[in-house]
Order: sequence, then C-alpha cells, then structure tokens
Amino acid sequence: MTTVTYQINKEKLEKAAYILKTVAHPTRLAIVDLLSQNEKLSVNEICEVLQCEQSLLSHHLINMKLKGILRSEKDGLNVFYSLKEKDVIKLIECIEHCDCNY
Amino acid sequence: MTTVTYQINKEKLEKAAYILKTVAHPTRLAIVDLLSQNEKLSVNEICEVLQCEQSLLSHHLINMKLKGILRSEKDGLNVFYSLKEKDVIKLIECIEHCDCNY
DNA sequence: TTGATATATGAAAATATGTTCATATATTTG
DNA sequence: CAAATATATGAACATATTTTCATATATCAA
Repeated sequence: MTTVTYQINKEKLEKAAYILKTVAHPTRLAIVDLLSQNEKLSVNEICEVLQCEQSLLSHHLINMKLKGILRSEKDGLNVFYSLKEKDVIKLIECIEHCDCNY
Repeated sequence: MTTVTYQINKEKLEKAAYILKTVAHPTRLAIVDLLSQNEKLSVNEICEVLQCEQSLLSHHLINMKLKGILRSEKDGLNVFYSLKEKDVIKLIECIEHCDCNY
C-alpha cells in the first residue's frame, strides 16, 4: 500500500516551469544579472556588455518582458529595460550553491 | 560614457542555465516536489501519482540523475529515486512568490 | 525455466526554442 | 526633409527538447 504525498497542483508547477524556462538561458541569465546590478540599461548598453547581436538581444528582451520579468521604458531613441520581477535574482543565487554535474 | 557593472562570469551563467533548464519542466518539477515530501520513491509510485507514461518518466528520471539532481538505488525489481541536490527545492519556493505573466 | 513485473533503452517523430538576416519603424539632428 | 542611430519585427533556418513506441534487460516467484 502506497501513500504518496503530493503537495503542489499541476497549474502551479506549469507556471513555475514556464518562468524557469524563460530564465534558463545563459544570455537571459546574464541580462537578469546585469539588471540586478544596474537599475536600468538601454538595449545598446546590454548589447555591448554581453557582446550579443542586436536583434537577438531584442528577441530575448521582448520575450522576458512579455513574461513579466522585465519592463521597458522609452526615452528618445533608446529603450531602457529594467528588472520587474526581482525575485528571479534569487534563482541565480540559489543555484550558485548547487553542486550538480555539469 | 557608460560604466556597466557585470558581475558573474560566463561559465557560471552557463552552469546555472544548464541546471535551471533541467528543472524547468512541469513533470520534472513535480518529481522534485514529490521527492521533497517523500524520502524515496520507486519509478512506479511516481508513475502513478503523476499519471505519466513509464518510459517517459524513466527518461526524465535518468536525465535528472545524470545531471546530479537525483540519485537512485535498486532494490529487487524496484528502483528508488531520491533527491540528491536538495537546493533545487528552493527554486520552486522561490518562484511561487513570483508574480509574472502566464 | 517460464511468466510476470519493473525499469531502461534507443530510434523516430513531434514540437519547441534559438539564431540569423533582411528590413521596418521611430526618433533625433543637421 | 534626409541621414543617422536605436530598436523591433518576422520569416526562414538551425538546433534542441520532448514524446512515443517497440523492445530489451533484470529480478522475482511459481
């Protein structure tokens, strides 16, 4: 006889997976990291620091904005992105201690 | 003149992304959740609770074991999986508070 | 040894994600 | 207005991940 405890519901897990997936990419993690250190940055600034092609970066940024992780505000020619969901910073910290195989 | 602070190195970010990706899947998150509540579970037990096809579940479990998140031990016909890298539980908690778009 | 049960494996198919490239749009400046 | 700059868009392509299915292997019990 098995009595297995199952806590979290499906919907919550799907949401969590969705957010994790959004962040689980080196460039996107770098963006989160950058924006945790710098209140707001223009696409160009991020582009230069990360050495990432403009259009590719744009895709990443818009993706993360769509999912509520970033916000953006326009100022003249520039668009400044900033961290909307600051909790995602914790994900990086959380994993730094992990001792998984890689 | 731009002075952008950039903290984490590329390698660290790639490792973090790698681990996050491994966990960023509803079924795999459910497995982590289950194993945070139950010390160890057989493939079959997990199969039944999650209503997941046996072979698919096996793929997930082996994948997570390979990446150091789970461990397994054989006992007769059964293989019991348990959480090796308990820190990943925190990822779920971390995200539960997040208020992203979905 | 045969049959039943639990788990793993591997290849193929289905699906999703990431990247590139060419070009569009919007804003500023001369 | 034309040119320059910053960013966005979309389609095509490349690549990676997930799922399915058929089957293999291992262990146990009769």
